[in-house]
Amino acid sequence: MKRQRMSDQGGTVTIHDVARHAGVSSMTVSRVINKNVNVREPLREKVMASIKALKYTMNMAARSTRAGMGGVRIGVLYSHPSASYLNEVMLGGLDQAARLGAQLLLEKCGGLQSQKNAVNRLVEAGVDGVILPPPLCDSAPTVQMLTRVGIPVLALATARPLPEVSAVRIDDFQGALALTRHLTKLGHKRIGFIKGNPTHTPTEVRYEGFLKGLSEAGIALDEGLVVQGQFTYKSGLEAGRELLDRKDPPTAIFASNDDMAAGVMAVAHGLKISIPEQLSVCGFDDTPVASTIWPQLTTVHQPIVAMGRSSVSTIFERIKELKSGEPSRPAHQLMKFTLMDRDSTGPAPK
Amino acid sequence: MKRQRMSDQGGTVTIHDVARHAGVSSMTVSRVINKNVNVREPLREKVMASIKALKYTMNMAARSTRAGMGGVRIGVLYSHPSASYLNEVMLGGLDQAARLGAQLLLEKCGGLQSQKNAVNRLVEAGVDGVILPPPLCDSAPTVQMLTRVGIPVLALATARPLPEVSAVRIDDFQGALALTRHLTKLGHKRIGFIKGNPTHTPTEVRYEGFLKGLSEAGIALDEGLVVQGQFTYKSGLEAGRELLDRKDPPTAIFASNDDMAAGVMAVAHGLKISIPEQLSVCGFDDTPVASTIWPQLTTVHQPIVAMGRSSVSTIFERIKELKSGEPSRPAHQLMKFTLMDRDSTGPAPK
DNA sequence: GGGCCAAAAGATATCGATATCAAATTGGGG
DNA sequence: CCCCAATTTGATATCGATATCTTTTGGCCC
Repeated sequence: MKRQRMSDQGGTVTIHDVARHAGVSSMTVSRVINKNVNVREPLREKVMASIKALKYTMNMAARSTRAGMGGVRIGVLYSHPSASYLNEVMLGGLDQAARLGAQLLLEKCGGLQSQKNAVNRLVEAGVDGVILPPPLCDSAPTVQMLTRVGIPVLALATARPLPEVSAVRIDDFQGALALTRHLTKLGHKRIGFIKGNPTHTPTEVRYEGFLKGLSEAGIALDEGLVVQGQFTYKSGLEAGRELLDRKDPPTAIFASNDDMAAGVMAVAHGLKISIPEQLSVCGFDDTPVASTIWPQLTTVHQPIVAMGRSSVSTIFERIKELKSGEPSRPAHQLMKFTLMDRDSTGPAPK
Repeated sequence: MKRQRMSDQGGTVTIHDVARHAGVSSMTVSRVINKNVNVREPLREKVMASIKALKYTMNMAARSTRAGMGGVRIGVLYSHPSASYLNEVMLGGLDQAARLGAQLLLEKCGGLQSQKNAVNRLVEAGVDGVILPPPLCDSAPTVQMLTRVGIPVLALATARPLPEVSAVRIDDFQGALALTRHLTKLGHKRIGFIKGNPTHTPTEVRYEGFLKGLSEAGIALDEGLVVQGQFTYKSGLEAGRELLDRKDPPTAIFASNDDMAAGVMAVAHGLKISIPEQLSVCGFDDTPVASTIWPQLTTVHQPIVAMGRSSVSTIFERIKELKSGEPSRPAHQLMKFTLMDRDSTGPAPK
């Protein structure tokens, strides 16, 4: 019934209602909300109190109609990311775009010619900036095509950011290092490693993190335990079979992403190798599959949703600066990863 | 440089630009766009031509500021759906919400008491409607709590829609039937079936579709080939082991969802049973895992993103009607499913 | 304490689309 | 051929938030 009353009033509390309640002008309220500096403390407090009292929430649509920023269009150009990865990126991205009143255009492409076409379509559509999720974030031709026509680009989750291109990412090296330390602390000495697709930048960087972890623990690298994968489930299956069919199989396997780790675990289940008692497995990314499979996967959590959100707001800021002629430099943002210690890793067997 | 020119102009084509170009008032353009009836053919054509010529696209944010519809808030209340399922729902939902200028509030809950709290939080936040993805779509207490305070509810992907609650769904019965026919046409006679969580409505309905498919093909049900699952990967693992450890294992297994099918495939890989040569496996839902695993899974595609989108617009319409005092009835929408014939099914072995 | 400048607060115009009401046009019956 | 009703079109106000300009306030120096 409380609700009923609200609905009778029209339901929505506006900035003007807050202003009236606080006895100030609506501009002052707007300034408080946007953390503009020119508001004195007593007024700011009164306004904050009124916002709380009236349970005011901003109408984002209205904000975005305001001059200048209306109709910002941001393209998201992707080629072959894992489906769930892109989902999460878009989840955060769309949410943030809605907040900012920007429009997101999703465009798919395949090979190089197809990339050219896709870029043209985006330019035709009048995008003001483009986000490149992996693996396109590392495609030099695509980045060049876009920057040449003056469109700012943001590389999402690249492991080797270029200084002249904005980027949002985690520290793949530190992530892999943390995971390796986790394994060595559990007593593992024979650790298998499955590399990812060699054309993606995180592949190499994660491997470097792994090597660093080994050397920290004083373990010599056994090259026979390093297998090339492709970041796909199938390649995980094959790599897992190769590692587990050895006479001296590893006691732990570090797969460069979750999909491959899931493949390894499928093989292990088949060989009736119990996880984590006989074999520890870990992945990377914390995509949904990591918590779907059983036992749940120890992995490095990339805050993908937050990274999608951050990508949109970062490139949005850049666009705003460029449009208003302010000086603007590419922005680089490093997000925090989290080591998800779940059930697929355990102490090394004797 | 084409782009540069646009940016100099301000970049965005508005309804007024179109009006000037067509030599009419902006209201007329608005009416054409919204398919209102009161526009004569010659004018409509002129306007359409101008829209095309100027590549006009509507600014959705501006539309939603207009009186009345401002600040529609739609809650999404979920408990334990698979992560990727919820992602996709939100993907479509957020996109549509942005288009309509509505706000989406995501709220999580667990048990019954927690559901009460979550409902209260949503009411407190002033939501105008609530979407319930599975499994909450079938929770009578939650639905009642909400309807009692006059908040319209939409059940997403329930298999047994209530006449008094709006719903967006696919026909689970027909989907399961189509999949079963696919298997019988391939010559399979011994088909294992893994049921889902018994508290979810699709569980039973999919099973009924399976039974219908069997009887159509003149195959008698072997109850020993029907195993209880829980819609989880782990339960698929266990059910798969049970079915494949039999003396007379089935030549095909129909898992009630993709996660369980993935579990079955992991077991099969372990037993070195090749798919699809020795065993056909199929799932249901076409979540990302279906195209992640190898071989890719034959399954029934639920257009989850579209369903999320549709849920938002359906409940938005309902809210609009209720707010403006128009007569309003719950809306039921049936989406088309697609049989995805991929690589995990093949002809029955001799 | 007066004058001056910067900071703070307010008033007003504006964004793009649409509701609403007024004006213009059409059509048809007398 | 005229007049009224129904339809089509246009003018204007409005939504919520903010840019911009204007007014007010407060502090500081002499």
